[in-house]
Amino acid sequence: MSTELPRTYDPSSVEPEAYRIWLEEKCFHADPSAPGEPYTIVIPPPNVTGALHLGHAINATLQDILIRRHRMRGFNTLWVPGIDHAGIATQAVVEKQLKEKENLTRHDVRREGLVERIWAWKQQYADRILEQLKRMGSSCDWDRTRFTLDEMLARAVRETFFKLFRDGLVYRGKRLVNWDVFLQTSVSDDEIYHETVKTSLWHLRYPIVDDARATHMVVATTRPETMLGDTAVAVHSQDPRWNWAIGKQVELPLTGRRIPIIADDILVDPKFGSGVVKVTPAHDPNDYAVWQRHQDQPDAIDILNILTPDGRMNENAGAYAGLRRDAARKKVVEDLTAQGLLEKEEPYETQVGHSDRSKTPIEPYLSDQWFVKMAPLAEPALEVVREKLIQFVPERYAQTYLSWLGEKRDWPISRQLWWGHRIPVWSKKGTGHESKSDPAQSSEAIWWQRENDKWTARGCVHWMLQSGSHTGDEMFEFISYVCPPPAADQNLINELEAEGFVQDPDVLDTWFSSALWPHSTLGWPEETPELKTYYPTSVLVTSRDIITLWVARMVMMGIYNMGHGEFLAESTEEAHSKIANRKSQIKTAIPFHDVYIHPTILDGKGERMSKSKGNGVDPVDIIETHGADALRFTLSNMATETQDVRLPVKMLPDGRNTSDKFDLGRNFCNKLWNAARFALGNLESIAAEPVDESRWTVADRWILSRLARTLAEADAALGSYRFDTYAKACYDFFWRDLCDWYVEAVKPALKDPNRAAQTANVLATALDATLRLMHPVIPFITETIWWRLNDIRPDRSIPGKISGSTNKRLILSAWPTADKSLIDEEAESVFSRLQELIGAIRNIRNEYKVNPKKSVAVSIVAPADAARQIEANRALVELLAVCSIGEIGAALEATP
RNA sequence: GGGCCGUUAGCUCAGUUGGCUAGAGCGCCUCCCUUACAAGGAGGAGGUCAUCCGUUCGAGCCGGAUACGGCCCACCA
Repeated sequence: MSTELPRTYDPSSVEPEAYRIWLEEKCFHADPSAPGEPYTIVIPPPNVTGALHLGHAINATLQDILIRRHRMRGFNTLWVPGIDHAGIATQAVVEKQLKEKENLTRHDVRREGLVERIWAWKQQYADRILEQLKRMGSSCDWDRTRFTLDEMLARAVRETFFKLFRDGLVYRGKRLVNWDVFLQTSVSDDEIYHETVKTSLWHLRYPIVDDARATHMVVATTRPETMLGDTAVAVHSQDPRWNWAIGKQVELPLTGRRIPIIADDILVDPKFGSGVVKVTPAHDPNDYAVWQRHQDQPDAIDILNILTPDGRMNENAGAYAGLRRDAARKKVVEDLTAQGLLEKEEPYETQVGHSDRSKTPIEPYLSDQWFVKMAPLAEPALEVVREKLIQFVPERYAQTYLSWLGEKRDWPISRQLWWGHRIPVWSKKGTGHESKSDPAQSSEAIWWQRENDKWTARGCVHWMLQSGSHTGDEMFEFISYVCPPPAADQNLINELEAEGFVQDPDVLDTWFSSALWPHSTLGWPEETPELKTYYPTSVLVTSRDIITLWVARMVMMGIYNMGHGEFLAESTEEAHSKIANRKSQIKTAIPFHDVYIHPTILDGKGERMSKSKGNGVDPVDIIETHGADALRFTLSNMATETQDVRLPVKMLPDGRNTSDKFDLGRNFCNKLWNAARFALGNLESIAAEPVDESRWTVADRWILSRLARTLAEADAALGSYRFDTYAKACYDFFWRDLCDWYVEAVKPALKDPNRAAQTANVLATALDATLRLMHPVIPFITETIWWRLNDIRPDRSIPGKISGSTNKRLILSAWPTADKSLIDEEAESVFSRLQELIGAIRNIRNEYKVNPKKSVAVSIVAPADAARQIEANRALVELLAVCSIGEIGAALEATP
């Protein structure tokens, strides 16, 4: 056949060529000065920890569908690709590899050595990830590929940190953090999972000092070693068993320390256990809260850290110093038993927090960390979602966002890691007579000024550190913290360091830089043309597990940076009125208008595919067995509103994965390929002739009517992010209507010189519109067929009915639109009755197992109007039901 | 413990505001390699829509309860 298309669709012979041409002709490249309303998506940057899996594939596919469709609709379209350095996760992976391959720790290779190795890892996986995205057909603007550690983004980070510091929104606090003793870093609440552990509940006796009413109190604990850090025991103020003891003391066993008995009605539930709770502020979040509550009260208690950063007992643990946690626990229990102070030990099950990264139990640990004050940032971020300036799809996910952000918990941003944005703060110890601030309140004083258009800042926060007390007027030791302005030159830093200031060794939480992603990737803080044109972005496409970690923080930081800090609000009312008064301004500050949450891809066992679990399936495996279009079509078809998609996979002998699920898409593409072969072959041999609508048959009018409806349905589906509905509409129209019925119905006409040209016109139009319609989801195959269609039949429009510009490349051609006049109720009704009739005849034939090629004689009895329609389409029925119709009898009345 | 979601054919999932005989793909059965396509064509079997109660002329859909599964959040010394 002269169309040269092979019988079976072979994606591997088509995909690389199409992609090469798109790249070569810069079809993905965005120009800020180009006409058209902007349409922007920034990719959720995949972690550089490893290769992408099918969860990323669905994410990328859906974004590409949106981008390609808008590009075809004439929008000025930009899709920004990029990768996240994923601080803790990546460092953990590389450290693990270091340990396994070379038996070295990070301390052996030092900071520079480790960072160097991580960069090498990054290079390898970044390339792999970008290659995976390309293989999937992603039409990203690769000239604008970003990495969260790029200099461009580093500038945004420094700028943001400085502004937060200046505005008093970032502060240094001694806080109880989740400490990963293996990685020796703090871990956020979100990076912890809980595991049920079988342990014991130990009941300990604390002797009461100097009171005849009782000899001792009993406290229960699952972590007996923490008793070394107890600074109080608490009872409920209304508990008659113990409230008489409030204000007295107990003697803490093993240490001999005397600690107060205090009342705390929040911590203590008098109905639970003995009604007495040991208080270890430095090593338990609830106890820490007790310490805070009692800070400025007459019954203020101490706080005592007993751990070293690597998880051993420190000097405050006296005789136990140097022991690891488990050893200390054992010895404490032994010693208490020896002294008769262990009341009992009972088996107990409890949930223990583990670090997601190192899989080791976390310790609540008191350490110095940087925090971002959430309330003023969170209030406007909450308000824009309440006011639906940012719309979640499906809507229910707004609740996740609102309830999490509503807690306004301060955000710990420092990480004791080497991989990431170094915290831009220099510090120096000093002494003075005044207590400049109260560390518990973590207030700060920052001094900075502008000279000759340059920041010459000497920001400082004073901390007293003197021997546990901060009430007298002795000499205070404090630390000055300086955050140089982001535009500071090296001179200022040299100056600082000459004065003895030292840069903070920690790095920022990885989410700090990804929170800036929508504007930092466009060049902020520079007022670049990209930022002006493409911000705010149109939609964020992501999965639901990072609504809190990422989405909420992007909204906060977007509003803060792009709204120039003008929407900061201490209260809900303030946020509400600020936003109500400046609607148009807030609309330019928010990072996106829609947040579309797509389904989670699960493996065959129902577990979420994830890099850390290692159960991910490489999309390239699927591309190699089924083709990229098949992958995309299937994923789009699975993107339903119900959230989880289970995807059983099986392993091929060579270790790659595949799944029968993708047969759906592969078969679909093969069908399209063959339908195109058929259509193109006919179009090539039939001379073109102007469209004459008066010669359209019922079948012609029916297929165009179905086309018009399908286009409307696809528009509605994609407009509401129903990718499954879009895919199904494509499937049904193309396969069921066009191939099964129209093409079969029209075969004789294509061979009839009198009818061939008009039929070819309709066929060409239908193919043309189908390719446009399906291009966003199956771009490779549609583009390839398009080229041939252009060669064979350059003009295939039906003026006034089906419109849209035609480019040499489908990717740059117009999204199809159909005039309403194409919708033909009568043709649809007649045709569907014929379909029913044909179906009925086929059914009977099959029941009698008649050979499909053998024609049968049929006589029909039908109501008069139906009989007339059948008579008028006798040839069609005979063709499709393989029969010859003898008599068509008109029934006296319509049968129901 | 709080919140959200789910439970529809053997499997994976649709089912829009309650309304003809509840759908699709895969799998299964029968016939067919008909010059676009066997990765295909034609036909078929298969579902008391998790359970119970209620609202309604009418419920897969609305309300309540229960069971099971999943996710998120908070975790009681």
